[in-house]
Amino acid sequence: MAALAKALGHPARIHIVALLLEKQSCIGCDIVDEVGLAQSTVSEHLRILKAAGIVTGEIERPRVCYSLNPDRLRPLADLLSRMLDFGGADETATA
Amino acid sequence: MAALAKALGHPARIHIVALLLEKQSCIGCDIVDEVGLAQSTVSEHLRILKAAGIVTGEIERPRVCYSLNPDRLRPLADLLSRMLDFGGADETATA
DNA sequence: CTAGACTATCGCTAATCGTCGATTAACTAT
DNA sequence: ATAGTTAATCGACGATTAGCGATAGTCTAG
Repeated sequence: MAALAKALGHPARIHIVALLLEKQSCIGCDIVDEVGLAQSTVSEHLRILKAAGIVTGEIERPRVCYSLNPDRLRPLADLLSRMLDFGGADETATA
Repeated sequence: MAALAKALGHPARIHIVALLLEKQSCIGCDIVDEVGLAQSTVSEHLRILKAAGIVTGEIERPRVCYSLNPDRLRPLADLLSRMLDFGGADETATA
């Protein structure tokens, strides 16, 4: 659980996830271009996200096609929404 | 955004948040007892959570009464639920 | 005034993280 | 077989984090 949050706890990783969310389909090395860091650094971030189960990489030689794997972050999303509930806030948010 | 996730990216901090969620009302030094770390360490974790706006501390001399402040983590909760949507999963989860 | 309870802050150390360039690996095309 | 493209891995570096004990501050109780 903490591991999930930790994996998301870096601007570059949030950037990547947002990118994947926006493009819907998977992307290859364009991610490197987008985030503006060295290829090895991006690869490392991707590795961390994959290790946390947040993204998956499908190999399409010589590229790799990344996409989101939402299942894994259910527990975290759940905690978050319970926390939103806590405040008595109207949680129309989930839409 | 990443800062929020980062603040939650530690087991002790998740523990504290879960505790606050469970007890509903605020707690004092019981947190130290619960998480089983040194007082100074817990104080530091609390400081981090406060800095991220996730918890608030109300001073009740000589105690401090902590509670959750869900408002701040709306953006993160939002991203998470958008990611859950992504997979085409049925998001009856938020309940 | 003294002692007690609770929290915050200050060094300090060990461990982890983020970043990079360089290298290696795997496949495609010539 | 050679060159090109893309990803992953390695080794190194500085920066940040996590943990602790010790100390200081602020109130209450005696």
